Amino acid sequence: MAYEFNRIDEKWRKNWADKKTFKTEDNSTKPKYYVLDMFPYPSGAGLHVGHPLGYIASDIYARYKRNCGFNVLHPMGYDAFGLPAEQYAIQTGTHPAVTTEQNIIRYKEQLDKVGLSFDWSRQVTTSEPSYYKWTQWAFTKMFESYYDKEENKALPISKLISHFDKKGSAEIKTACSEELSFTKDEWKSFDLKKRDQVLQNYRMAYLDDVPVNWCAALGTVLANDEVKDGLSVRGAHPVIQKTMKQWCLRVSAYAQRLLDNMDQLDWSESMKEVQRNWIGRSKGAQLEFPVKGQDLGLEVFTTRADTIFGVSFMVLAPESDYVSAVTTDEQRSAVENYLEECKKRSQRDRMMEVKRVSGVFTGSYCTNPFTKKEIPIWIGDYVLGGYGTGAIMAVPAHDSRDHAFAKKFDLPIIPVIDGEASENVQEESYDAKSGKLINSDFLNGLKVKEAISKMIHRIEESKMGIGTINYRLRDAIFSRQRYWGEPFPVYYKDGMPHVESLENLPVELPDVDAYLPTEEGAPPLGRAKKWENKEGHPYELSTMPGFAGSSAYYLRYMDPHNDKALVSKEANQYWKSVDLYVGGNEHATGHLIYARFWNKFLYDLGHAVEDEPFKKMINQGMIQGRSNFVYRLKSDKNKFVSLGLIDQHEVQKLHVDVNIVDNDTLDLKAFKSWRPEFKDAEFILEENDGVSEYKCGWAVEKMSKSMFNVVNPDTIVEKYGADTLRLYEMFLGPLEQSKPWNTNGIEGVYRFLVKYWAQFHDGEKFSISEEEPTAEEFKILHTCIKKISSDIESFSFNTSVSAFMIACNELSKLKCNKRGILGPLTVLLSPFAPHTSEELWELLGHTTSINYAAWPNLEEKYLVESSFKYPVSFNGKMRFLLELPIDLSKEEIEENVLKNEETQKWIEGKTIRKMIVVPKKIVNIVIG
RNA sequence: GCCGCAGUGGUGAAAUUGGUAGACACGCUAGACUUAGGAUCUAGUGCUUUACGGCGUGGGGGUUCAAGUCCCUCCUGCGGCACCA
Repeated sequence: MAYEFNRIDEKWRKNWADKKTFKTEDNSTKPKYYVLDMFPYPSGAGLHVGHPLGYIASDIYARYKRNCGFNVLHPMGYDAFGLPAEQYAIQTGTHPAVTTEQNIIRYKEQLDKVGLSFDWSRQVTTSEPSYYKWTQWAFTKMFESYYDKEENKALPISKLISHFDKKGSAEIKTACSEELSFTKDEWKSFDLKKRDQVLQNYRMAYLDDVPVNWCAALGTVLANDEVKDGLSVRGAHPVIQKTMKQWCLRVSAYAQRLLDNMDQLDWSESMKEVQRNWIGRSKGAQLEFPVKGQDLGLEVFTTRADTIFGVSFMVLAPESDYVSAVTTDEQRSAVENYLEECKKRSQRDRMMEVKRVSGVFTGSYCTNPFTKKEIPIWIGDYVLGGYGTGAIMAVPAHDSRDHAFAKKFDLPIIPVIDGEASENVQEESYDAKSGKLINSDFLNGLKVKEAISKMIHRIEESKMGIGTINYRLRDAIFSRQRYWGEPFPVYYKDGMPHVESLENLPVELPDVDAYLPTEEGAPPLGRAKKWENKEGHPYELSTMPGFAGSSAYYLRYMDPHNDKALVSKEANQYWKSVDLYVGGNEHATGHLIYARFWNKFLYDLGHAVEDEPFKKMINQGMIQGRSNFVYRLKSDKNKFVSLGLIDQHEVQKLHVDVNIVDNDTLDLKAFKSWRPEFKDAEFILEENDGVSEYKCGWAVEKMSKSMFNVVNPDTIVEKYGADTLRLYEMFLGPLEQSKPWNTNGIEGVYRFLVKYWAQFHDGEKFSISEEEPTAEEFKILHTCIKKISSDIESFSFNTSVSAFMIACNELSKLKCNKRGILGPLTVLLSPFAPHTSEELWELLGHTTSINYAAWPNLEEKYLVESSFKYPVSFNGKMRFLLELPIDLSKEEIEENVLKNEETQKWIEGKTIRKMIVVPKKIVNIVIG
């Protein structure tokens, strides 16, 4: 009598592949449901047990939805362009396509072993020309579009050009790099080159000189979300600021829509919050401070218009355009020195020494338009060039950064707000937005918020400036100086960029002799022979970044083999958008912003039917590794001390492969053969209950090859079967929570499955009773179905596994092996495991039902037939407050409750499911 | 600094609307069957107390007949943003 999971897994894996069980049809009268996993980057390390966590959850959900009568789209693919394959190519000379291909094969094998119900016929791979054709196509559309702020959507650039022909730049409201002003005659007089420059200012995909994050070690620029604390996210190499000509996407045009539409999204609050932070909307005013003795005004942005009477100096960013205009001759050399110094400090240095205050006086003054007082203009590197206008009005009394600057350079601090802790503004700034205005003329006595709106109103009235909104979100830099990415469908003619038309797409990635920059420092594509289009015009040398291919892949799954369009209207109309998106929350500021942007752009142009791509999202937590350590004597490199004894020695901690450690006990023999340098290792063991053993230390760390803590799903599947892995991963805890991988409980799940299997087998023989289940048995079943259904709907997979176990254990106690129970029970979670229902279906003559248990069918066959006559709902609770003698026993109270008139009125004709009697005579009755 | 989330046995964790806290599982203890047990089964297992009982959801306070759950406050941990004006 054995539970042969290997045989069962294999049989069904084959069956599903042969019969294409999970192939999804587009034309169905059933309602659609689209369940999507974030597709993986196929890395050389293969899948670890953390990957399947989300896949298993989405798979259970997809199966559940299918069984509820939905036509479910549940595809999988690969985000195949990326740095690791290219780094590997640089080292070994192997073409990244080759390694990627190998990795994909391995990933597919591993995914199959977990028994996931993907429709593999729809697989997309971002590095395949048939796929990146559409990534390139979208780019060409962006190149040929601009963002109209009036209509609040992207429009074809031809529209803008005809506007320029008629009216020049007058009356246009667009998202642009800078506000330009020209007449129609001027426009007509522009030569092609000039026109091109003008248009770049408006295109959704444009070429511009921009400050970029340059990573010398990787030889490429990086997007803001690819940099953390001044280091590259991949590889942790230093990143510096540098100005380069790059392709950019005008993501900022969509800032407000990205923010607004968030309210409709069923995403976790924290996820939305991260996006809100990233977009960083701040409302305020932009106004001009006239520069003394010049016909020039300093434009500043402030969210604290109320504090204008407290402005005591101005600060410009070192890279500000104003700098040269306001620097006086006396100050010129000091300013130049300072600018030089700023350039040397990298982004990272600036971040490391946040507290360091530096700056220089320009020599000029401007006039505060309200106080009419003269205030000095300074330069300071705490003001950022890229945000707002690159210039600020400093209010040291109520802004801690301005305060620090004022202290350092001994500038006046003028309090204008009287708040709770504002007495001490000379020593410490009072930043809070509460209190009342003082020293502020017409604002005196107003609360801060009132003062802000009154001031903005006044500024607009007097035409000094306007109320405006700034976003932290910047345009995405879209060029990478790398090989393994989508080539741009861009060629240069007379030095001007043009995009290829659809019939010339895809522009295929050329072969190169090495994956490094050229000797002249051009990107690797510079090495390609004949890297030019049909007319002999040279192609763009950089490639697209990682997020390009992942920005519209969910649309492609709807219609993956279409070579006329990214997705056909019909397919898109049917599948619309993703109903459930499952993936890690680390993509909050990258992929999920870009994909939303990309989708909105396609929506504006009518290429996508829905504005938002991902309706609902669930973020599975990370599964961390549990690393093990051995302790080597510092004095003797061959001796290892058990954890309990390390206090007595000088030791060095070393990672040890978790696969040769069981329950923190080291397998000594395996350790010696693990690595050649340990073959003669000696051990100082500790004594535990009469057993001498080597205990290892442990720590929770990220799962990674270098820490030897990677657990592979395959090994679990081989040892326990796919069902155990799946149930166990779900049982581990709440899906959204990060948790360390530990196998301590896996035996419990395995034991459960063995027991469950045995319940329906007599020895080797499948054994099932045709008897009608009893009321009690049905009650167990229906309670379980109810609980599991609602748990799956709310993504509480851990409790749903528990409910499953409870039901099975209860039925097993009743020795129930009736067929009326088995079918539904198997279906509930039925991960990989038709192991019992398989034979069940054969016995019942349902062998054609490969998707072995459609929920509605079961409902008809088993549930409706036997009917829900046993209450499963726990709703309808009532509360009573009764006055009863104090010393009654529980039974007596219950009796009194039932006799009570009020109570009787309520429970008349209903079944009492549960009665709770607690001290002080409060009863809680649950009726069915 | 700002924002978000969390804190429950030895462990992973349950607990619809406030209603018997600790389901389920691991571990542990005892017993059964066993040559053996790292197999299987049975019973027990929050802390404390010989017992009756008392105490228990990070600390303190509050609302309530009733608080893990609601309110105030403090502490700790995790995540995000960060010279963004």
